[in-house]
Amino acid sequence: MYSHQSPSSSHDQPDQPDQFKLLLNQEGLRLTNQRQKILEIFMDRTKGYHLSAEDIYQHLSSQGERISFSTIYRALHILVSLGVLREIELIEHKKYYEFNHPNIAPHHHLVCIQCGEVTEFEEDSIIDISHREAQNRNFSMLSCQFTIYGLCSQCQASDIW
Amino acid sequence: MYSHQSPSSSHDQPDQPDQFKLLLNQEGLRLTNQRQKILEIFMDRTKGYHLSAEDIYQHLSSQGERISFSTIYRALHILVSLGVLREIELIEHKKYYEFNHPNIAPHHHLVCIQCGEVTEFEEDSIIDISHREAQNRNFSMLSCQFTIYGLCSQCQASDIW
DNA sequence: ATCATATCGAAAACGATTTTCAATATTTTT
DNA sequence: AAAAATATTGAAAATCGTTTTCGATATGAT
Ligand SMILES: [Mn+2]
Ligand SMILES: [Mn+2]
Ligand SMILES: [Zn+2]
Ligand SMILES: [Zn+2]
Repeated sequence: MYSHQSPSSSHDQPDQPDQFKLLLNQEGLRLTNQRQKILEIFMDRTKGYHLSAEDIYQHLSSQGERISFSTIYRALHILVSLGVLREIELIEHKKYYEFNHPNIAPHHHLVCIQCGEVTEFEEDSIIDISHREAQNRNFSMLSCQFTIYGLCSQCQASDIW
Repeated sequence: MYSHQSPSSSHDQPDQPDQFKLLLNQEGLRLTNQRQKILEIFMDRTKGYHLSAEDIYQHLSSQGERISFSTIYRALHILVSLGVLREIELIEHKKYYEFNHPNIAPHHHLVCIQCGEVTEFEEDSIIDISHREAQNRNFSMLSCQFTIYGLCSQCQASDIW
């Protein structure tokens, strides 16, 4: 469904918007203004940014951009299906999205259930375990999520029972 | 079912319903008819059973029991907070519950996104990793979830694209 | 230009869950 | 055994994040 490999150039970076346009067009989709704006938000951030539909709406609204939730949700789905974004459910019943940086190893998350702080960690053995368990039962793995819930050090301190 | 007489004896195992009653009473809560019925469903099954609120409703309704969703959800919350049940989000935006058998090692899940089949696996290293990552950032872990999504062997076969 | 197709926003619909509230059940106190 | 205090219930309404519907608009191709 997606290959984030730079196609040809001995150049540093191909024009990213053009790349996205290509990706979308390959599926008969269009790189609209709104989709571009959403992409920019994700690309503005470095690894470790996790945004909800609401976050994106606020972001764009505060910049004077008018966009509807329907459009945001639609764009997010498309970008996930193209492999541009990764979808994670950090808080129950709420989805977050992060840029699926091509050269970055898959990672997992710790979430503070008090303040919502999210930190990440890489751990190859988790992938290994997943593959092993999947193979053991002839199960074709599509994705896996490992999330640790608890209290960050700050929230532990401020939690006076 | 369990209509033992109050055991004055010095027996090994205390009566389970009595145990639940005790647990609830300790928090000023009551072991009502409805809560008892819900508990029975979970205890009827062996390890590996994952039920949603809807499942419980159907179960009880089919037995002629009348119960409301409000009551089911309330009971589930209480039982989770008492540690009697474990809550897991197998399908996005939908919670499942399983009996938190005291002597059973924590386990994790593979979910078929096609047919919903759930299988379990135990893997101690996952807990170890969690503890290590949590400690590394002075994070107090409360729980963790590791879920592998994909297609079971049956659904792979029937998926002809 | 003309036509086909993709996309948009607003509003309604959705599904799982939570809350509200008056009626009922259980426990504790008299 | 009342009476008083407290916990629990079901029905209905509310919530929340998300999805769908649908007529209007934008974009791309011929
Ligand atoms: Mn991340
Ligand atoms: Mn399980
Ligand atoms: Zn925190
Ligand atoms: Zn399956």
